[in-house]
Amino acid sequence: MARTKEFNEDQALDKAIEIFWHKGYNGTSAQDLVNHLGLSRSSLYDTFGDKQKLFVKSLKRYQKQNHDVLIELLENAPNIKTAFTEIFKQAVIESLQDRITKGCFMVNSSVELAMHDPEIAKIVHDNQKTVEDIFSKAIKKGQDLGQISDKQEARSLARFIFNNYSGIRVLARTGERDKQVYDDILKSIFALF
Amino acid sequence: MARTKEFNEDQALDKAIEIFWHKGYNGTSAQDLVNHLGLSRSSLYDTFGDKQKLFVKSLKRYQKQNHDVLIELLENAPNIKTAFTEIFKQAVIESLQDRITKGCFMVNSSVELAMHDPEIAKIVHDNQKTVEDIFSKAIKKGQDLGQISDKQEARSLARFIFNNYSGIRVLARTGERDKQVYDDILKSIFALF
DNA sequence: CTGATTCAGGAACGATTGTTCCGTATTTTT
DNA sequence: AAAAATACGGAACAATCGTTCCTGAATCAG
Repeated sequence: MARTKEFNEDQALDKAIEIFWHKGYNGTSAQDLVNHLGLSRSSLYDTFGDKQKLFVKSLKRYQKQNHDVLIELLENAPNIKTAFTEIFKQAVIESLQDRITKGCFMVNSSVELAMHDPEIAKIVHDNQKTVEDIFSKAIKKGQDLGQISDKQEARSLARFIFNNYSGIRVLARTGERDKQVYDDILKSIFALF
Repeated sequence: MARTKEFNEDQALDKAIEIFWHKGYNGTSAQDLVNHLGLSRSSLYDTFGDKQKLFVKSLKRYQKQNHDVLIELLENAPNIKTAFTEIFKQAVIESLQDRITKGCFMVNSSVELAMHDPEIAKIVHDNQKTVEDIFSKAIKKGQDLGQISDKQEARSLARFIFNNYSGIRVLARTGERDKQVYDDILKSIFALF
């Protein structure tokens, strides 16, 4: 019927994730989006509706990407405890090498928007529930295999792990570059495991 | 020389803390400040300079208030471990009863601004260092008194505690109202202690 | 090729942003 | 009492905000 889109919608979304992740929702202007996504205002609004809708779509995409990675890592791991340490080590590496410290897009959005935007609040809560379930399932398996201490309930441990993951991402967002600080935290976390 | 101020500057700052804490920096408009502080635009700008200066002053005041509470609680405590559990229990109580979930003003500001405003970044870093020192000193004392396990170094534990404190405040900010979630996390934290 | 359709670019919108300025009221010092 | 100084309230500022709309180019079906 008509001409085809000159841009890939998913690629544009990934660009949107980048800029929202870096600058936050309120800190990102429509002009920032135009510049960073490399498409015109009209295309942007025609395709995604408005800024809030674009943000929601970006956050959901980010969420899915992260869940897939977590599931992949934990389900195929021969040793669950090792897999968890790898997940954290990876987060530390990212935190240290990130020239522009972005932290975690989900954590950032929780803090900035969850209490002011019900739709974001729902995403954040879904995320907590889902990650908690992924962790919990893996920990249970690890406990059955004798790889993880079963002194603590699996769900309790899962929530604890999630909490420390949030904390580390906040630390990264503050620009902490001292590896020793992260390692100290990890040492304590896995002493319990 | 001239007429006296009709408002108390510290009281105004406390009001500023409230609104910035609730809405964040970018989310709070000049009009919000006028409404909430209850003083005119001119008085506001004459007294505090501009929005950023007011924010910095608010955050510094909040920081000092919190440090004072921590020091007070930890230095006079007969049992250090008990004191830490009380600090966390208090944070949980605040998180649960806060009708408008504000989280922690320092954590919120870290996430929103630390990487975009060097002055805020400095405050956030000072805060980390100071709280870490307060915690570390208390833990060392607790270890000497045999109240806290000395399997882990004091500073390492301090960083771990700080990390979990951040995490819990993020959780509060998301609006989590299930006490069990917080209790699960606390149970794991103090299993290590 | 023609006509229908949808694209991209950018001008333009009203609303809101943070900030400044001015006139008036009020208080203290001389 | 007069004068100097400052707080106050609100109008007004330019800039930027998110969003809409208009124009012309591009691409498809017939």
